Amino acid sequence: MANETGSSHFIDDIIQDDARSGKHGGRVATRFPPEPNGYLHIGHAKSICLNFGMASTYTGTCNLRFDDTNPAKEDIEYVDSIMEDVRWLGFDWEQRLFYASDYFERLYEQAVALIRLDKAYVCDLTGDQVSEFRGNFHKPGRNSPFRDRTVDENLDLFARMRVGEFADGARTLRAKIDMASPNMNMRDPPMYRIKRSHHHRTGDTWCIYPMYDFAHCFSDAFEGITHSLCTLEFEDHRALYDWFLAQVEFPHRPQQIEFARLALTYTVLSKRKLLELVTTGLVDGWDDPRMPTISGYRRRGYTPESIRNFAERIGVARRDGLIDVALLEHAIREDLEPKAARVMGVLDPLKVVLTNLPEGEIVWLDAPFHPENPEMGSRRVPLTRELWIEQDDFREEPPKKFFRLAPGREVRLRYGCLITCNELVKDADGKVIELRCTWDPDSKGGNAPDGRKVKGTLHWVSASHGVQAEVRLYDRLFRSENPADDKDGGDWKNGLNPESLQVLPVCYVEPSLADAAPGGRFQFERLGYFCADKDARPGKPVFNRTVALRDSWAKAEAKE
RNA sequence: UGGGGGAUCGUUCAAUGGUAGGACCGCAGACUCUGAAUCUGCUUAUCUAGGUUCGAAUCCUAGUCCCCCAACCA
Repeated sequence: MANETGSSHFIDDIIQDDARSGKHGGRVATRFPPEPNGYLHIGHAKSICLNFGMASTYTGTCNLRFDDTNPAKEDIEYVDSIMEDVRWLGFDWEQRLFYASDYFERLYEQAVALIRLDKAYVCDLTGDQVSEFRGNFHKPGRNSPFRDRTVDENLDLFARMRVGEFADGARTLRAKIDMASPNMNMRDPPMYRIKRSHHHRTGDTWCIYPMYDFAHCFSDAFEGITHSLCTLEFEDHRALYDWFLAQVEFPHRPQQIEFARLALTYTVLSKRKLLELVTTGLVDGWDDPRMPTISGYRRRGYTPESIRNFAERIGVARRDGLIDVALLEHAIREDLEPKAARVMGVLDPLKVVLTNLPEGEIVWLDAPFHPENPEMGSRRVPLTRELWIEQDDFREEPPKKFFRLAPGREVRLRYGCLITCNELVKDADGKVIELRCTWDPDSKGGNAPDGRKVKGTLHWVSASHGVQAEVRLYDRLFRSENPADDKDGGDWKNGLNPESLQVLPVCYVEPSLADAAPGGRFQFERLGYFCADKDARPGKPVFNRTVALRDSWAKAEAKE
């Protein structure tokens, strides 16, 4: 099925062919199978959009299944956050919420069945011994001395493993395949290990837990999954996936298909590393707006639509790539451009005094929330004698092509009026701390009746009516384009960008923003898109900069 | 010295033997009460070498480079 760009990807092609040819009875059933050992990130979003997307395109189903087979690393907090994030992204698993742990009893039965077939055995080798017996890429493995135990003996031992007769790690149940296989995954892989660990759902019912390879293929089969989509590193596991299901001649055979995981410039998407950032306090939790987690992007102000569009555009392929984070930024700008209300806020204030506007006088001006969409309405903005403008919008000695305010220059205040800068006030160090200007009352609203043009339009906030706000600016978390590629062997955390967070404690925003609800998204005109943060307190809103507007002036000036 | 994958503009995804195209980025211009948005234009690619073919990114042969695999993790 072609997407909006008119092309389909290889998984789409496969599923389409299967649906047409009647394979799997023409059914399409996918699943998103996260392990609840961390928060979801943008890489998971790619997988979620793929799995739920394919199901929706071919009127099939997509299950949410927690792959919770390793209680030592998993937690209910992660389960909850994952459900919240998938829902927020806009997907619905309806009644199909599953857990691999739901299948522990059935999986146990499958394991017993494998033992009966003499395809699995209980092995007493220690971890070190197992790895020694496994051999390596160039050397075949050797059979475990316990490989030839009888079926009865294996049945007995496995049952005793389950009831807790043996110490953690003392034995494993292993598949009996081929210790000489060139595919390391086929060298009698462990199916169960003994591990006394409290499980967030099954509690202490079990002291043996199934391994991924064994649990995953059967979980897919139990659920009638038709297309089991996973990332490239599981390619070598496909042989094992198929082997398990083939042994018991399971009536339903899901097909595993691998695709390249997402990699993004200037970010890490390894759960281990993200966890480390959180636990070491290098970031402020999983939802720190600098984190590439779904919750981080949400708090940063990204929309579900923008992330879905991003996932659509990056496509699905089998080669490893590194997506430019600029594409994600483009996706959020594109989504917010028509939606976000335009408002004014000054991040780095410079005082302007309109000498011909008497103190106490208020000129109320009407300003649309979106100049291209009148349906969004408008608000009244007060113009008063004292104002704040952006430091950046004034230069005592303006460079070429600088359209903004400078001594003697006239500019427009957005939706306000034309003002002319007459006089500078400096502090003892010679720093300009105030501009004394005059406004042209005839230009009220923004245009002069005589038709004269000004090149610059500035955003501004009334000093007497403006609301003090904290604004947080974010930059990329890592300095290098590919922080995961730490070839020099150093600590990957050395690549962190020390300037990824900049807090501006004293900014001024227009009065309409005083009570902005957390999560509210705005465009601060000429600056960027901002999102009201939950840290706001009454009378003191906090805004996160989602993404800056493109700034061709800054670019041009930097080139000089 | 093993096995499994992959190589197309700067990046990414297409083209499924028949004009190498889109998106992002970049550059230039138009427009503009946001130096935004929008619009227009431009630059740049088939890993290498042979072969098959009227015709090859696509098929064949031989290389080269890159990624993954030796957790009782997933």
